[in-house]
Amino acid sequence: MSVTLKEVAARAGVSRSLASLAMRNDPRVSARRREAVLKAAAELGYRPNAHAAQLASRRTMTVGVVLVELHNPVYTEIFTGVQEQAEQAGYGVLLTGGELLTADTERRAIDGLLEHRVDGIVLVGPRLASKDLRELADRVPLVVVGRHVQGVDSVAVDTRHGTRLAVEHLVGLGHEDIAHIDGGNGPGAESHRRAYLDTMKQHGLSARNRVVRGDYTEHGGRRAAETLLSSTHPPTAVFAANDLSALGVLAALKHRGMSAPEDLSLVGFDNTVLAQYGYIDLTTIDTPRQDMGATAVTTLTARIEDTGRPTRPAQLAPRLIVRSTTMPHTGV
Amino acid sequence: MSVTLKEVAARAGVSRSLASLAMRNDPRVSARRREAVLKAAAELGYRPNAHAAQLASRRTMTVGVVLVELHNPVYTEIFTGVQEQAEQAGYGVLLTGGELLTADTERRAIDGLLEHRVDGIVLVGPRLASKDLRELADRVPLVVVGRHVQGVDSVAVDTRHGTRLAVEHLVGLGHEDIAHIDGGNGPGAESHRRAYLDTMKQHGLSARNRVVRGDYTEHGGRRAAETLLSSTHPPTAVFAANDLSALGVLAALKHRGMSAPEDLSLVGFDNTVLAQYGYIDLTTIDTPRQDMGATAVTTLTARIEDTGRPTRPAQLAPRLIVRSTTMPHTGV
DNA sequence: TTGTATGCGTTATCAA
DNA sequence: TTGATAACGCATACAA
Repeated sequence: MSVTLKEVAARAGVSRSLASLAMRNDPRVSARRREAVLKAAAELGYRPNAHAAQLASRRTMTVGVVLVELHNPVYTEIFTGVQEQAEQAGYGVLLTGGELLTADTERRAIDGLLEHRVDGIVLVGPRLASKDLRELADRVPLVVVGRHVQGVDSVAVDTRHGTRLAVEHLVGLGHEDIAHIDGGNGPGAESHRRAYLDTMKQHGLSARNRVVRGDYTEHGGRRAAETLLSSTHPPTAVFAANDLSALGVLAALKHRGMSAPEDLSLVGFDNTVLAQYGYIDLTTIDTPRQDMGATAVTTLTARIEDTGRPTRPAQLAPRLIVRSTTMPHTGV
Repeated sequence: MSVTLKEVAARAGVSRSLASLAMRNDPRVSARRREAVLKAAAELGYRPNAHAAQLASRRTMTVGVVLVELHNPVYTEIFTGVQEQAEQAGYGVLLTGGELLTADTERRAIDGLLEHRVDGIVLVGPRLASKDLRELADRVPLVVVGRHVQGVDSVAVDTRHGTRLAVEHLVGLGHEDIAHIDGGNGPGAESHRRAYLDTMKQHGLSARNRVVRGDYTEHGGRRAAETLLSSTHPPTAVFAANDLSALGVLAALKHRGMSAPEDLSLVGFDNTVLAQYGYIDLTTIDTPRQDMGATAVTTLTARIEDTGRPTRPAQLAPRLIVRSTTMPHTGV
């Protein structure tokens, strides 16, 4: 089939083991031999066989990553962080994922990684039940990104704090009728809701609470906004659970010939690329996604090196990004 | 380390070879034995070792995919098609890619796949020179998606036809001053430009030709639009080389208190999710991205099974999607 | 600094 | 239908 180390060794006039050492830049092989081996390898177009290497060394020096939504910039940006940090740490990355993984397809993706004997796994936005995740963490070094799971290393953003930043920004602008379009049963939705209610309460605005159901999609955001806008007493500001929902709100406004921030102040969550485009220019909460990916990898490598260490949940801080969809509340 | 087939065989009271056959559902193993093996495997939590399997069988039954831009929906949707078709064909998928691969990082990604001995490779939007691609195709079954390369299997969309659809849509609406924001040196840009010029000529509008430089980014589109809008004789319609550029045009319009289609008719290219959001609702040219991915896989498996077959370039047809950013030209 | 021998977990060949 | 045995390509402990 393809060129093997044996042939390289033969051509370089050395033993297989020496060729093996030379290819991996082991310091105890002489410069002369090393060059000969490298030259022979290049001439023959030799590619190491990763499978044979794993079998012999029992390590792969790769981490597996499962992205639950390959089209979602929130996740792909986390992946970028993973990839960079992994390279730093000398690990390769095996990426799997799909349009929208279910618990079932997610399990299959994980099985694939396990069969490849990755040294550890990063699960980004897993759908799997906490119990299953704990079981998995028992078999292989594991880090969960996007939510916290008891007994499993995890990294997530401080949603409560982010929500507070959003709501207080609106309060600071003089808004009182601040509605929240939530994420339904989605991950983090509950935490957003609670933080919204808490913050409203802290500012004596509990009477103005208004939570409308969304589902983290553009469509859901749009529907929710239509409900709000057609009510007898529409809010003057909206905090949407993510940028995509906020984009739905913009659609609803446009459809009625209205716009943000003139007719409604609007804050999103995530600071995805969407929020950054000039045509959208959305005030939002930035979540440090690359950092999350990087942190996931450092946590993972730490666990690979010390299986017994106590698990820990890493919490990263979000921050407010003010753009053009919010403005002071104008009189009554 | 982990459970091996040997232990499974022992527990099931059969030989390793039989256990191997049973795990792979070989028809010549008796139901009784098969069940015993499967049961033992489940009890022990056995995971086949993909590396050992590859080494012994010399096949991986997986195709490698390189996505040149992981954040670009154009590419991730192609991947979805790849994945679905691969599953159909019984292949696994190894995905690699990054934020924005250069020729160099692309080469490294390919090396990784080669070291994993994937049975074939799909390159989506490769930056590599045609010569390098031909060399690679010589070593491993290869399909290039997004452009055509002499002597290599490829699948791409018929850019010329798509461009013609866009321009003729605008012409049909009565527009004559139709400008094109191009893709600079990017892939397919030349082809867009030529088709734009040809179509304008066919309709006797060569005198109105106007090509402004873009680069397939939102920022580039915005800059180009600003140039056009501040000229003494602005166009009444714009065909942008992709949806992202078109979004930049919308930003420029908004910034001037203008909007599409009232002040300018606008057509994008790709029909990405962006174009589909209600707030954007962009008239554009749909490229069948899932189909492209699927076609890439069928082409690849065909080549894997017959290395000698003649290479062929597959050309898929785009179609016009009319949304709300275009309208008839209103008088002079 | 270099070579020899052995084993990694599986599939494939062959014989029973 | 089942079992024994030899690869597969490489890393590594050990010997030289």
